[in-house]
Amino acid sequence: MSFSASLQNAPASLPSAEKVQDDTRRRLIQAAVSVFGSQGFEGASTRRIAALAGTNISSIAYHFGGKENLYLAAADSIAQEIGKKVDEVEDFLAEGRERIRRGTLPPEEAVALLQRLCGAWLDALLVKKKHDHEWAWFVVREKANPTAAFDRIYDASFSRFLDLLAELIGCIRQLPPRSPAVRLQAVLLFGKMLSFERERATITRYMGWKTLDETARDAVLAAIHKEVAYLLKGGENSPLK
Amino acid sequence: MSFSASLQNAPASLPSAEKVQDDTRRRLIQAAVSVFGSQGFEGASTRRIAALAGTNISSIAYHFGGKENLYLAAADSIAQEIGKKVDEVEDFLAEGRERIRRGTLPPEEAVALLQRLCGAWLDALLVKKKHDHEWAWFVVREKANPTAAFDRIYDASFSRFLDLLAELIGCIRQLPPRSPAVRLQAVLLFGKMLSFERERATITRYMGWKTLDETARDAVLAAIHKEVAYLLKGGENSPLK
DNA sequence: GTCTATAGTCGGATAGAC
DNA sequence: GTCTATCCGACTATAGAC
Repeated sequence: MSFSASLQNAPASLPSAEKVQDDTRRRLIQAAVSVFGSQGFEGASTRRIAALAGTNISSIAYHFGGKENLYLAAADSIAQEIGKKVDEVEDFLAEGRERIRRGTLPPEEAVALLQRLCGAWLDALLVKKKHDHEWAWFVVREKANPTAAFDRIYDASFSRFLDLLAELIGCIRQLPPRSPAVRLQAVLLFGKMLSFERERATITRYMGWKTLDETARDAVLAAIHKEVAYLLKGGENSPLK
Repeated sequence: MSFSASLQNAPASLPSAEKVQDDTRRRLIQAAVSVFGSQGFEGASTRRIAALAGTNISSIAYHFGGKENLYLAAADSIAQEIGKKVDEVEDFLAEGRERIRRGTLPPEEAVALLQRLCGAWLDALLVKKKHDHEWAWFVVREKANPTAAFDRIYDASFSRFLDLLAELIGCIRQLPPRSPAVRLQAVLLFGKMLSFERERATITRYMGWKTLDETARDAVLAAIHKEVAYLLKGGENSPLK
């Protein structure tokens, strides 16, 4: 099978043996994201991951060469997942960005776009699909103690999303999107949205909430909408000159 | 030594044997905060902690009864440390809070107080004393996966600080400090300040900064000042009705 | 490819000397 | 109180059967 170098987008007509292999590999990565995320790298045992994936410990060595490479594979999987979300919002913003480059997008419309962008991102943070958003804790751990895995995730997703935020903020404030003032505002806005899930323990206790549900999401989004709208009026005294 | 129940504020005239004991205990806690913070509970080994404290592994069992209790003792130590900082700002705000209760503090002055409060907190996050702020990573881990240790820290520090924020915000917006709208704004403002250090990895990469220094602190504080000042004007359409 | 069995490492806890 | 020595369990990785 020397021609099977590219495993991505494998056609459905492959022999079932390869499908099973790919499936084991996929389940291992999925289990790894979950267990590494909740237990941390050292806390997670390959036994537990293999058990959760419904396979054997030694298949980790076979597919990935060891615990460490499995960890990096999990990071790449997360980067890809968040990256897909960024792809979506990039598509959604394509027309607006084109108009920004031509200088024909009025700041008021950029405000509306930015508000919708923030709403989409909050939804992505909140959404509970099949495998929940277990990767979030994986990312939180990487932010506390960044390893090579963080750079992979940052490059594939965060940096791109921040650039989108900066582009819109730059349009709103009529400043170059790469200026420090705009970049700082982008990264602080990003941080505020993320605090929605990162401060979960604090928020739920202080608000007396059992979970972070749609009510919580709506309340946070309303606060962010107000903040974004204020960008229009607050541009004159920028945090960085 | 049956009267030695209260170990706090032990006079300097105690026999040197007890001083040595207390010192080992203290060094163990300090080392535990550092190692647990950077490695996590499972990742941290008692051997490493003991080595960093300059003592033997078995002294952990002697002083704390095991790894788990050492972890809780480290959490209490952190709670106490942050709690001291909250004590300070409570003192600083004492007069203002009294006037709030009497209804004689004008919102404009509350804005100035809140801005100073945020500045003090950012400084506390940034300050690099002897043992740096290693406890920050300990807290970040606890927020991602809260254990009993988080509740101890939350009760002794965060909840008190949030109440201070809410009291000032309530005065500014002329709303009761315990109303959901005010509490949410307090917790979001808190989250924004914390993102200053939690998003360190993202911020430094995106801003091209090597470290988070005074320049970074000033830039972030300027942004927060603006946000706080905006509370005065933005009170009419609250995020929670 | 997937499994069992096992080698080799390292962790936490404890007994006992001093 | 602090140290050395040691036990025992859990872990990763690997060799080899099928």
